[in-house]
Amino acid sequence: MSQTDAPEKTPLVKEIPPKAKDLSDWYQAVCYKAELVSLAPVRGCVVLRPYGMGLWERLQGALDSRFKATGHENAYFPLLIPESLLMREAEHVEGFAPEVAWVTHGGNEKLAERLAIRPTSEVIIGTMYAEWVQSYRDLPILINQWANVMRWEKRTRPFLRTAEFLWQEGHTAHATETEAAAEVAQMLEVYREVAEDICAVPVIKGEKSSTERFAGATHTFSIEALMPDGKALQAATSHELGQNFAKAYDIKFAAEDQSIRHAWTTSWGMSWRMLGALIMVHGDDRGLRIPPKMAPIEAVIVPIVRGESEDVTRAARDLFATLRAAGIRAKLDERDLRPGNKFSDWEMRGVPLRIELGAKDLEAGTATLVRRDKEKGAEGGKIAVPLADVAARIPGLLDDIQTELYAQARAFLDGHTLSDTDRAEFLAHCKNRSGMVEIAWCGRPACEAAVKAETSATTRNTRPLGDAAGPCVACGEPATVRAYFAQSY
RNA sequence: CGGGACGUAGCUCAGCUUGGUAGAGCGCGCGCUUUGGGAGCGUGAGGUCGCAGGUUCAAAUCCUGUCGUCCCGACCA
Repeated sequence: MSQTDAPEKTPLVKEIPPKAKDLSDWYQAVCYKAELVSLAPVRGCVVLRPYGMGLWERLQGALDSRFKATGHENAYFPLLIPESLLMREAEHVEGFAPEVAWVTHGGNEKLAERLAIRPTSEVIIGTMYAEWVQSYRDLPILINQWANVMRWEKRTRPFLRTAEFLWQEGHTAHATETEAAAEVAQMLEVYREVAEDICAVPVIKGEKSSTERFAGATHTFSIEALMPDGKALQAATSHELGQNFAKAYDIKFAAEDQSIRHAWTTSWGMSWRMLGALIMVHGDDRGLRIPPKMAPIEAVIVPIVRGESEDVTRAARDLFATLRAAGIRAKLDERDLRPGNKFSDWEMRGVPLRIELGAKDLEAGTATLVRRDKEKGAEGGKIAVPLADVAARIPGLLDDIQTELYAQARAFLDGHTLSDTDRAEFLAHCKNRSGMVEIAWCGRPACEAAVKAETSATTRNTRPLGDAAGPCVACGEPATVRAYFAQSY
């Protein structure tokens, strides 16, 4: 387009517009062209296609194994919630009412009572817990459910905010507040670990301000990731519900001292929104870059077949079998396409490692391994590896790629986490979407509202003040916490 | 929900101002030549112009409504 600058390079993947030009355009192109999702003929809903499902399954696996390891079990509760049940916890109702979808008819008959399609399941699960809990001996209850939920959102985007979405929701009940608080902290740490160690998305862990708190919770904690446009994305939450829900839904138990007490409950969730974070954080102008631990396909073999040569095909199939036997999530691409098409296709899909195998390689007894995290032509981007060593080399390379992607994302977050001491600078950063702006803060809703009105930024979460007492950078009142401000998705 | 834009082939879009037989590129099928970064030539298929009304002899084009998508805000545990 530009006539004065150096001629633009032909993009390696032509379906994807430049990421830096318009993140939203880029994001949607990646989601659709890489066949993660399709828009469905239902407002605000997407179809999760096989490759997108593959990503979700990786995330599920990472979370589920950790839930099990921390003593949780899976269960499943109904999709529909009777209206009268939903109404019992006042704050909860008020928080969710505007986005609840309702079932009003069964067949042709109007229902006596409307049924809510669950926007979250505290209500129905709490009701069941009330039935199941009699004694302190019945506690704790540590249950997770994998489910879909529905929230009638005004504006939707694939993964980040859809009317129906997939998530997991953990719901636990405990005899004491201390135990509940420990549970909430434990699960928040599980989320941090999965975000950072599996998705390679660095996050900021902290407590939500009172205005950002879950409807009906006493404390809400979150992990917050930073997107390339400087907006924050809440990637998971973990809530202390105090005894609010236990009181509303009558979860009572006889304690050891024979007193009747209300349980302390928690809930915590991560959704497919995490995939949206992963896509935005790691993707580039060629499309997705999937961290190996999340990749449905870790390595794709592209045989470069010329004419009638059977040797390459046979060698590629042998290598494929070897990789599979070694436990590598490998794919052999024998489609009748030219190599260049396959290269860009798999790059767009973010497969971490490409293995090129052609006549030249066979002659040399090697395969050519190409890292997706490297730019084309970059040092170490292409590696010739003796055929017999390929399977053994891959795990190390995948580790390197995982580490590299995390390091790049970490550098971005660190480079865009700003600590400001000056009010004017603080407000400017908030307004300009410079990243996470970390300040001493008074914690008052009025102060947060004022900052929001002026800059569109709010607190994403907060951490303890430490020894550094002093004034709130935003308003000058005494600070009570350190807060991360940013505009958010 | 307020402001704006858009909806035409699988994809990206032109055509609409000034109504008159539906277009391009890419993709797709077939044939041949090709194949280490998105091939070439030939040939073929593919669209009730989002949907519903209205105006008109005639509507992709003008009008109204509606649904959907995107952008900016508001909202969003």
